[in-house]
Amino acid sequence: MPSNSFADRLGEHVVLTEGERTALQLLDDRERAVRRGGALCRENDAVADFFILKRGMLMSFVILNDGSRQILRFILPGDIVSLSTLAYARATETISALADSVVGMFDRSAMARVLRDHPRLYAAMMALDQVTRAALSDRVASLGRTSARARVASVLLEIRDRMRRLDPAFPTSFALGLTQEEIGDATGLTAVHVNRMLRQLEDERLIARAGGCVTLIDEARLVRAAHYVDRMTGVDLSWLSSPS
Amino acid sequence: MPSNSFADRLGEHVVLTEGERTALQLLDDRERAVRRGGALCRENDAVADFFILKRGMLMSFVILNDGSRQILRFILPGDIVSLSTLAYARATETISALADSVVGMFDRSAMARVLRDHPRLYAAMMALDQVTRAALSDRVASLGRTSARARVASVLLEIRDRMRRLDPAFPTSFALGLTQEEIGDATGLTAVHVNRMLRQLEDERLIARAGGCVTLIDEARLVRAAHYVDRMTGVDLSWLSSPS
DNA sequence: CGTTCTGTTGATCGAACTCAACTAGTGTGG
DNA sequence: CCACACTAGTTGAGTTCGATCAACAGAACG
Repeated sequence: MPSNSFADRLGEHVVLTEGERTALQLLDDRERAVRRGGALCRENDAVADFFILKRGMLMSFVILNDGSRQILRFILPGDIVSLSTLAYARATETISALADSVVGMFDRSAMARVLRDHPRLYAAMMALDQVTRAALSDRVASLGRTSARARVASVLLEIRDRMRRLDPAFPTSFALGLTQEEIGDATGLTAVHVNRMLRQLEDERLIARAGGCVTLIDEARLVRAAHYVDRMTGVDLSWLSSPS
Repeated sequence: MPSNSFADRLGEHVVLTEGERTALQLLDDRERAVRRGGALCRENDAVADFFILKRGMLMSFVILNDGSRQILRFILPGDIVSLSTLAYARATETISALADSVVGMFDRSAMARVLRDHPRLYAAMMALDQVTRAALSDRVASLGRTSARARVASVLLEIRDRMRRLDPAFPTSFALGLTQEEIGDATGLTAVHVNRMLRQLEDERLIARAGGCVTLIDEARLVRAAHYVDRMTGVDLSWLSSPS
């Protein structure tokens, strides 16, 4: 059984009390479905909600004035989507669905209740958010200082690693769920060049491709080529367990 | 009097109680000075502390295996430096000083005390951290989808805006405090090309330069050229003030 | 007073972009 | 049921932006 709820994710790092567990279950009191291509919210929308992805896959991106798109992150089940709502009344990014998806929703008052009734849980949620920040930092380094080949490789590795963490049985050969244009918008490349880089990785026997599926053949070399770091490994929330 | 403490920064967005104010004053119980060029902590160091910059200027960066450096953010007085300590026992970035600096320090147990005794304050700290995340997102978009000229312009604007927020009297003509190599490491460019872009911006009468000082001549055009967004404008923590 | 650091400029190179053409799959509506 | 449109992927040719290499000037510094 794949673990794809936020509670399970948290549970990997801190031992949750029964009360915390039920609080999490009651947290996202509403649900919303989004079709592939649909938007959950748009940049600059007035947004007062937080979302947790339950099923499917989302992405967040911004559109620049020249019309080009930069994908900021991919959002997988168990991820909290819109923590920027903590500081902004309007969305700083557009969230849209890469696959048919379902999100759980809750508002700021629900967040305030968690803070009041389960401060340790609140702290754990904020702490885990640092993981996405670390991933965002990695993306900055990737865009600023690595080659197109490395950037494409790192997207492949990121998706695979995060999927496998949700489901240890996630296969070595898998459908990315991204078009080459989407990979390009995440890596700051054109779709055409993404295509060439995929071909190159294939020619180098680092990956194989067949019918829309990718296989990571030589993972060790791929990790080196991509300068990839898995940011979930290394998480340590043990300080939250000490008596407060 | 420039406002450069974290308490003042928070105070711009939420009304702090007397108790919260004193808690903040007592928070960073230790101080540490770092000379220009010195490191506060290195990537992968075991770090259990949080830092708040009191005076000076820091940067955070990572070094890739090929030796190239990517600067992730510039840290100005009042910024909390190392919130990744919330989730990681080891530093994910190197922090070093761009100018002679002084930081206040506190550890995880102090953070836990804030959470216990002043949960609203804790929430405000976490919320404000979303601003740096938004800035990091902007940097991703900048690196992925804008020209060298735009990226250099956006560094100029960012430094100026953040300095002016600390000190409304911050002059239009100012010393950046960054070498061209540092600008390059922040923007994913070489020092040589940064130089050319500065010259181009100068030729276009968007900026002027004299003796290490920069003047932003045509700010409106510069903002457009850089696709720049000031992420402090738009912050809304009002939901924290409602009765919890 | 050499040495190192930072900035500047020119010449050349190469990685990634642009434009264009073509294929294959997938609807979809007449 | 098929013609047509539309999307995603693929490949080639030519272009461009930014990198690399190199040389030099001025400032800072021990």
